Amino acid sequence: MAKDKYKAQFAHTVAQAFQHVYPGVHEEAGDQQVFNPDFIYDNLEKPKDPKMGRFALPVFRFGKLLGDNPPSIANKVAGASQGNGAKGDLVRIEAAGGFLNARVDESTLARETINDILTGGNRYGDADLGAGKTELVEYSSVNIAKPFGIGHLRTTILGNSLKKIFAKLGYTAVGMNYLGDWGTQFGKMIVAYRMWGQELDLSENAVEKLVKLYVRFHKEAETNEALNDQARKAFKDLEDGEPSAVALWQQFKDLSIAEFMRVYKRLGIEFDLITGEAALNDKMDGMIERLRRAGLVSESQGALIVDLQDPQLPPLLLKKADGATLYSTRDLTGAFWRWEKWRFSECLYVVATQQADHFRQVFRAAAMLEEAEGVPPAERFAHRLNHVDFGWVRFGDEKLSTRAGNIVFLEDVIYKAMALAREKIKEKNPNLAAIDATAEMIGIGAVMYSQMSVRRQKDVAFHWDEVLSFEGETGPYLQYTHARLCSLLRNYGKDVSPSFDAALLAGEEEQRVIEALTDFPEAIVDAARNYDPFYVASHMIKLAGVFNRFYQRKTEEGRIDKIISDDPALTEARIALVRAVQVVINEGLRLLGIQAPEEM
RNA sequence: GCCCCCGUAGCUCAGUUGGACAGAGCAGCGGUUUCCUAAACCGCGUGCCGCAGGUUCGAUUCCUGCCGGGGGUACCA
Repeated sequence: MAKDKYKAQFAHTVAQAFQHVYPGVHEEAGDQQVFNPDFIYDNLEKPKDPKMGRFALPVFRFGKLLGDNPPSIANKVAGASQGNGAKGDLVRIEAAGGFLNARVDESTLARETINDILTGGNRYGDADLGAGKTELVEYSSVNIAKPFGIGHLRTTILGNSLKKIFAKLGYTAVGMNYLGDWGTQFGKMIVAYRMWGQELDLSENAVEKLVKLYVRFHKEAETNEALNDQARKAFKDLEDGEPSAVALWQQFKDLSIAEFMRVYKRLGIEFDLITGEAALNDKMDGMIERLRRAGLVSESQGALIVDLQDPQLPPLLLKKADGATLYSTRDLTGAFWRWEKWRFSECLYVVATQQADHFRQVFRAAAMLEEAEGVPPAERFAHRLNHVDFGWVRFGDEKLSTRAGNIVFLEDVIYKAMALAREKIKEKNPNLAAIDATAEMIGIGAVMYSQMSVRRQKDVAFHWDEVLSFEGETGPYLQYTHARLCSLLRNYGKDVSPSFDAALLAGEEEQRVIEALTDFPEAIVDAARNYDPFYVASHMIKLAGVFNRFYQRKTEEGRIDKIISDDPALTEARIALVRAVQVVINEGLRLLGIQAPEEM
């Protein structure tokens, strides 16, 4: 990120002021600490209350260095800043207790920010942080022959948004769906299908029927241990390429993918690559051989393992006692494969926190192999692997579990949300033409937003009334605000002029809106830094909130202070602001993977 | 037992390079519209920031211990 020019100017001016006020200390300290603009720049923070200024420098910690008390320091330095190259500048510096607060000239900020947005359009907020870097994002990764349930909602939505966020910051972002299409579970499916499924018509609702078989298997296996042995055997057969097992597996896979794609399409989720665990089958032997040559493989209790040399980590299993591989084998193999293919700057695994230990194991094993093979440190990649974990999606009091048959199908959630949105439209805007398309946008917007409304580490309880809520901090609130902005622009009916008079936007409400617009690029960077679209989502809520307050502000006589009035210059300025907000909300929603309706 | 995450208003959550009076949404009560889309906006909130110590000029924020909730802990993923 380029340095903020206002902050840079502040840092420069204040550093000089410090030198001027405390020449003795400056003599001793040289260009250290407060006498160094870079130091000041790095120590700036944002005041809690925007009325105190755009940014601030707390001076408490300099008391000792300067031999003065904080309020006195602030006062003297603020005073010296005024007469020290500050005249005619755009940053005003004031002392407040132990803080030096900086105000940026309002109309300048308004003009610059709005013009940036008007000229840049949806490119506003673009950055080159990721120039030349590839960000590989694995997300969704649903399991074949299992339902696409709300348990997979979070990874799908978080990953989809993260990919867009990284792309916006200049990364080459690659979205990858790594299907769970291999493993012992398919042994279970095969056994179950052979016992109870031969007669089923799988031309419709195939996944639902397969899931029933899976649930039945687990239920009967509780009392019939032999079933699990049969399942392990069936999976081993599958790995050995036994034709009838492979044929069944392929059938389950094809049927599942067809259903998943329907859901992805509806949600607007896209991938650059859809692959799966099975694609690694022919690479695992090579991987194990490589580990063996590096001296990392040992045998334990009949299984093939990598001892991770860490008392807190169990060994990574390469092969079970029966010779079959595990997902750890495949993930380790996959990590090397991904690196060979993409040479990524970072590879994100957007997977629930339950698998934290698993990924620690895989990443650790990868690092051990690189070290054992003597890969030069600069060419290693294990440290580039990053598990972006997130909390449970809980349903009522119970965990969701496919095995227990405790499932909420994502499609059911979507349909419910759409139906509810439809009712709401009929009630609120019965004349809306594109009612079906709009209801879909809104219903899905609500569901999607619900997954990004809190920081990803939190468990989220899946409550129908919250996911399907259209009021308050929700997706539809953002969409509604966007529709309202579009409506204003339609009513205005003319082109938005870039030569508006920014001085007419000096009101309190307008300033809050402009600040939120100015801070948008920073919110995107925060989201990327924390691997969490939440930061963009919450900033959108903030922007919509300050705009709506501006929109409904009343004059002293108690009337709405309308944006479109009979004062041409005022209207022009306000419409420029409206357009800027509309552009930013539209772009913010796009980053979240949520559609922005023009009417609703 | 050990490891990880969490513990802020009735509920769901912000507040995280330590800083200026701890903030939103929901729920509740009361308002705002001769309609620039009211899916909105305004007003009404003293909460042991889980508890106890410590570091600091300053701790919801960092450290230690404890309590409570969740997850994980080699042949499922």
